[in-house]
Amino acid sequence: MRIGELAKRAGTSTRTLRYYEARGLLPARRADNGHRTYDEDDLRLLREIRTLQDFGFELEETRPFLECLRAGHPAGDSCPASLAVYRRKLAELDDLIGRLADVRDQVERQLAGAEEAAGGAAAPRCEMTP
Amino acid sequence: MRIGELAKRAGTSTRTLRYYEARGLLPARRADNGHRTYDEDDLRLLREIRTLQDFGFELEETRPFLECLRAGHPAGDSCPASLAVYRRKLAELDDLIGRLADVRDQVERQLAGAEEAAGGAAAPRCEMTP
DNA sequence: GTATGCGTTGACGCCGACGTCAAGGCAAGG
DNA sequence: CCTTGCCTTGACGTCGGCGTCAACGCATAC
Repeated sequence: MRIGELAKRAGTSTRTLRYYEARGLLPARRADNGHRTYDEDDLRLLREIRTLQDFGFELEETRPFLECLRAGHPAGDSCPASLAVYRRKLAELDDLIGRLADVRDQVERQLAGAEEAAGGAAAPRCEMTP
Repeated sequence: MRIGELAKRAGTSTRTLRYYEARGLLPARRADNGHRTYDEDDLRLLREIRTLQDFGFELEETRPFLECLRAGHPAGDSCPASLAVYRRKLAELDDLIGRLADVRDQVERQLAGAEEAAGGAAAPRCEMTP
């Protein structure tokens, strides 16, 4: 399988695959003419990357999962290093979500206050409009 | 007040102020020698920018608040355009937080499953270790 | 005079994950 | 022979919000 087919089957671009190779994430064998050659295992690895990327993992964070699969384990998260990434990500997510929730509440309060101020000045009557 | 003092009083950098000016957010008067000159109102505007930035607003999103203040309103969020930004941001935050929460749960489930698989294979006994 | 400290503009660097264009090679089909 | 279509490497562009030089000017203090 050449790069174009792999890209199509994984729903990504050839540029992306070359980028992954340059980053050492998904190295490719070469045919005699220099063309990159991939097999079904590469497709599996690529899908692992894409799945994790969809979860918001950085490329570097997917590396342990790939190494785990290459080591012959049934799943990318069958290795301690992968679990460590999961836990780190979980903590990051909790932290981020917590901060965003705080911001959300502050913005909501600001909005409520500003709406009240505007409504109170522009339409000081009660909202009993027929 | 010159750029250095304003930067110091707002806890930012001169580079940042020049950047804001280039973006048209915080234009500066000029002294005879070409030096930027700011007053207390500019400090107020700058603080408005910084506060919104801390909330995760993009620079462009702070513009309505600045225009509102420049128009003489008591607060940056006293104008409809600012309220619209608040509402948009609130919706964005809700959406983002929701998606992150989904991801968080998926990661947690993956982690739980992988931990169970690993624990079950490597230490299949119950955790009654003395 | 000169060292210090403020200011000025211009321009490149950074981060992440690629997109996009350039210039070329090689193979099959008409 | 020429086109089409796949591939190659290399290199610059993107986005946001600045950081970090570079090279210079002007002013005050010593």
